Amino acid sequence: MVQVIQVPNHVDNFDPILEARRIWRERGWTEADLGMALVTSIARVDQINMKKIESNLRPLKLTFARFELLRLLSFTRKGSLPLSRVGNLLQVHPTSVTNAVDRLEAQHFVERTAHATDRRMTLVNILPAGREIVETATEILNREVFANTGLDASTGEQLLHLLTSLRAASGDFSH
Amino acid sequence: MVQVIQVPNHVDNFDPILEARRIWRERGWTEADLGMALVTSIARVDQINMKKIESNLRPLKLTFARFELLRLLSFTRKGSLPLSRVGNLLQVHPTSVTNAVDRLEAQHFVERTAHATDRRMTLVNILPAGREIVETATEILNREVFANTGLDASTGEQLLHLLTSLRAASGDFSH
DNA sequence: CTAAAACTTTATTACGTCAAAATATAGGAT
DNA sequence: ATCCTATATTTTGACGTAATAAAGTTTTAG
Repeated sequence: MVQVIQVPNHVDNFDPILEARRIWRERGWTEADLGMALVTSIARVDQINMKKIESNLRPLKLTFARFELLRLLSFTRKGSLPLSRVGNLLQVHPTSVTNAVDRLEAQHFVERTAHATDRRMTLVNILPAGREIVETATEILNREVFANTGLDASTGEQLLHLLTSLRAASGDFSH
Repeated sequence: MVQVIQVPNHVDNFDPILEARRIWRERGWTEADLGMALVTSIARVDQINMKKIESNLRPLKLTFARFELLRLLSFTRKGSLPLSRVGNLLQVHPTSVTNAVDRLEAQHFVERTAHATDRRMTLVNILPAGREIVETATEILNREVFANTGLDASTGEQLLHLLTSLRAASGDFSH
């Protein structure tokens, strides 16, 4: 009996990033070859992570962007925030917030309400159905994605530390 | 004299990722808090990297996706590849390749040509203007982005090693 | 009171994915 | 060899996300 092994198309016989780095070196770009490999590796890992997350969220009719917004709201005392504050905290463009809130409102997971004193602002307020779905989604992501990183705990902590250094170096947060 | 310090809106008084991890722990999600922080950090670093890259590429009227395609073609012997092979090597969806090739063709950086023997395939072939722009773009990215990672070389190598482990654990390449 | 700033929205553009369709090739059975 | 079915490849259309530019409303500061 012959064993048939299914190999996904995207799996190739070598590491494309290592290969690219070899070419960079070959051309004498030795100031940049490591940085190129780092940036490319991070992009690729992110792509893999996001694909896993989105596929787990799809049955709930949520995307990661909308999940993050619901998660953020569920952590606030009042369950509501000004749109501008959402954009700040999630590091996304104001128009993206408007867009996400539009969709979540259509799903009846949130509603827009007026700010008590500043009429320039609009608040987004999480609704019971939103709280319910975000709890379910978090359980699923914790179990199916976040609990299985492929690294042991101490290696993971080491990686987290390096990534935090990188973000600090880019001024991602005050330190 | 009072010194005025301009603080970008997105910079907050703490690290939002660390804060999120604290909340995760508070809720007893101790299997997942590290993974959540890792996935989120990677996403954020990628976002920072891509923003830098795209802003450097914008004056050339290139996006990173199109730059990568040109770069790949410029490294091949004949300067051409089947679309399907491009998708494989760059790990992107076939429709994304079609889309990118459409735009690059409109810019006269590449052209589509027929495969000699297999008429199902379409080749994408880099044109002289494409070779020229990709050389310029590579110089700029090497200098402005890849040469300044914010980490010293040995720390960078360490980070690269961890990222490669992560990709390996996800079956990103055969090893 | 007026000008500047803050906040949100609309319209446009770009990019990526999925689902499905269209075309071409390959392999096995007759 | 021919036919039939499965596979491979590319494209089209629909949708979600995100960014930019511009406009509208409200507040703040001088």
